[in-house]
Amino acid sequence: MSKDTLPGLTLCNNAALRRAARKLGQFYDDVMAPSGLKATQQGLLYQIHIGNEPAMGAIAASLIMDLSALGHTLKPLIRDGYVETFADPEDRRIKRVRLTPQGLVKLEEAMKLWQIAQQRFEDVAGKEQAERLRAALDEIAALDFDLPPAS
Amino acid sequence: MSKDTLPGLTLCNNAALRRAARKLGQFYDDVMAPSGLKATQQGLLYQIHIGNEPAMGAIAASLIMDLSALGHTLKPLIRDGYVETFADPEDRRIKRVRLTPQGLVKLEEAMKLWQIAQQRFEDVAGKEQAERLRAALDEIAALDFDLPPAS
DNA sequence: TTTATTTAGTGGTATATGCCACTAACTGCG
DNA sequence: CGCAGTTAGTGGCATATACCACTAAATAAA
Repeated sequence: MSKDTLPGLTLCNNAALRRAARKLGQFYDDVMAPSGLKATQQGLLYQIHIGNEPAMGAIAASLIMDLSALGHTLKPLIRDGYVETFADPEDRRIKRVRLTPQGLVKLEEAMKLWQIAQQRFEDVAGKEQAERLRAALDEIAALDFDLPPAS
Repeated sequence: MSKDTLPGLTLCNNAALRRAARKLGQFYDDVMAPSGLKATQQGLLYQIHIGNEPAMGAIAASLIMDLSALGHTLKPLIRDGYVETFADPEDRRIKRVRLTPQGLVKLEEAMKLWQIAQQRFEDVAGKEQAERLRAALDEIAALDFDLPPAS
């Protein structure tokens, strides 16, 4: 028998968020599997695609992701030839990122699968519900938790 | 082709969820840092605590987490002496998990920090909002994406 | 009872992510 | 100009999480 829902799970905002993320991630990954990309990778390729040869820092900021984490995540995509980087000639500290032609093809392939996952999710969860959820999640992403500095 | 005209990550339910999860995770982890535990670890200890010496499979199911992932996540906690496992005498396939006395102390310490994070989140995001959010996330966790089998 | 099947975990491998220490490169200022 | 401070990334290390192949144990089937 299952232990079903025990009191603690539903109480922590963070735990609830992670739990839902695992669930949804498994679903999206599953649908996207035929492309050979994880949902996170597809999302990253897409982010690079819609940016204008974005700098790594810019991508990381968009995704609210640690810069070094982005670097690590990018590696398999570079290795597989979907993405390439180049130093910004104006400021050689900055490394810009772009899709390779191959990467673009792969992204297009993955987007078709993404649409299937997205569609199915919205069929099951409700389009309105999904929209509200995304809005709420974006709000969280935009929150500022900093304590007012004592200075 | 500016990123203003193209749909951002706001459109993908999964991407929005992950993004929010990174944000919130960073915040909770930050607050919990003094305990030496990550928010995920605190959540796991708590889950074990409220269970009745739960089996690994039961924990994994509760958390919607892969069983092997749970096994890996558990390792540092076992290594640090917060958790111990033992075979179920009725069914030796089953491995049950419980907190050590040390683990209980650590959990109590972590819970105090958790409350601070939780409180601050609800101050910033709104208590009502947080409650609705958790409800929505729990709904997602409960969804069934399986295609109707042709049975 | 023997064999086939299902169930519970383990270990390996790979991606996802974060923090920290460190380097290179730009910026400001004297 | 030359040095202190800031900014952008890198690499190492650790946890989070998933899938797969495999073993052991319990169960159903023959």
